[in-house]
Amino acid sequence: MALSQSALRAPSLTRGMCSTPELDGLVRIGITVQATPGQTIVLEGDPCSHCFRVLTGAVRLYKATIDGRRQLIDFLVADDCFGLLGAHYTYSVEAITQSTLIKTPRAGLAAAVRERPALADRLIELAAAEIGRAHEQMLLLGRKNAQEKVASLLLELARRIGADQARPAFRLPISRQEMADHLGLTIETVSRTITHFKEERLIALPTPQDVVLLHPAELAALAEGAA
Amino acid sequence: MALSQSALRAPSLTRGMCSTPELDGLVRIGITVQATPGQTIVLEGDPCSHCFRVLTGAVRLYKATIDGRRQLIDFLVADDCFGLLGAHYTYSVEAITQSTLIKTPRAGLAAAVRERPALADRLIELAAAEIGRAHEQMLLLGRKNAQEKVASLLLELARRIGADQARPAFRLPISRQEMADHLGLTIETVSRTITHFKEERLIALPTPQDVVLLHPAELAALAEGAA
DNA sequence: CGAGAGGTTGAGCAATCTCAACGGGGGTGG
DNA sequence: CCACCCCCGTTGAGATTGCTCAACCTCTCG
Repeated sequence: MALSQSALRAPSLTRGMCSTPELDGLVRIGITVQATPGQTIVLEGDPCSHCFRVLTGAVRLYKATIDGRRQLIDFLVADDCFGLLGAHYTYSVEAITQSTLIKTPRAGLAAAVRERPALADRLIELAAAEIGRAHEQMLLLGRKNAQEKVASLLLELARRIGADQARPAFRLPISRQEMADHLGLTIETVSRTITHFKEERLIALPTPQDVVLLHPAELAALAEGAA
Repeated sequence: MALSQSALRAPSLTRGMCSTPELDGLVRIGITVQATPGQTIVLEGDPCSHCFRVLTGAVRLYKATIDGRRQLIDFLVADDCFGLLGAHYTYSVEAITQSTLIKTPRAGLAAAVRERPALADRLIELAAAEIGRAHEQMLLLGRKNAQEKVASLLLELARRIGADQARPAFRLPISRQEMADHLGLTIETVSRTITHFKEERLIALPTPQDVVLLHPAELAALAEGAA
């Protein structure tokens, strides 16, 4: 209750990394729901009555203009959560792949937070991380060009998937369209930019979905605008 | 302590509306600092050792690329706070006008939160509002054109300043350059767009800093992409 | 084999940026 | 008091980035 009051149209928290046992335990209790690709899970503006944790699959968080332009806010995979914060969802959520989620009433979360103050600290930490990512994305959307945007995304995806120096190959979890909607570009520009990176030997593309980072440092420099 | 731990490079909370008496009281205790226009108050990446409340004047929060492109994250005026959340500042803060701020050690905030759980709820509310605004700005930056961006900003500024149907005139608190850096545009494009709105009789401009909203509804439709 | 989805590529176009010049207002110093 | 300067905003012309529209390719699935 304390969580959901006031704050009109406040948002719902995303991206879990919910390693704190308490929070993990909490969002593991609830109804298991299935979602097929493209299926809407929550709608922007709806009262945030439940919080969710992704168990399997992947979902996308997005906002849209009335004429259908999309801005992808975030992608969530296993263990990531949304709907933890705010009185209303500030974005819609759709399944990307076949997904399983745990759905828990927000009242339950609020009660647990009242009982265990450590949970509140954990929520605040998650919110802080969320805000940091949002600000980073604002810099990307407002001030980076197409190359810098795509390079940033490839590195971020590699990082989240666990690719590194030793294993520089990874599978893109999202389509070109989703990349475009995340970066504020068109699908064609994303495709051309990736092709350009391939031609420059910055990456290899065994298949359109499989990326090998050949020169991560150069790509990182590009992502920061140092090129 | 509980607040500032873990969460590497997590951000600091902004924009107050700190109406809860507890939080208000808290951030009122501390050292008063003065800042002259353009003066840097905190630097992106620094450990978030203090939180601040603006008493008078106005400050800007921004991130920058290494080659100097700026993205303004937010503007703060009297009663707004920053540095409440996260282990490091995720943005730099500069004074826009001559400003007075209250500076409080984060350790004090953390202690107060431990003592009064209601404070944690308040922090979470503020974080939720912050995240909601950030997501809205991501849609603006990623998917709106220049007209939609400028219309959105004018309406947002009017709203925050308290202009309305009855008193549709207000003074712009920020320069064209700051608008541009907030919207991901150039100063010239902002200027041209405002001129265009004036020519279309959507607004009047008694002086370059004074805006009168002649047709707020049309402007709002424009801001949402319904035109 | 045909259809559809996702991705790539090309050509032309439009929105926005870049570079440059200009104007007004306010302060400052002669 | 006036000349000068600087800051901010405006305007113009041309360059450029990324978008639009369209075709085509590959793979999968039925």
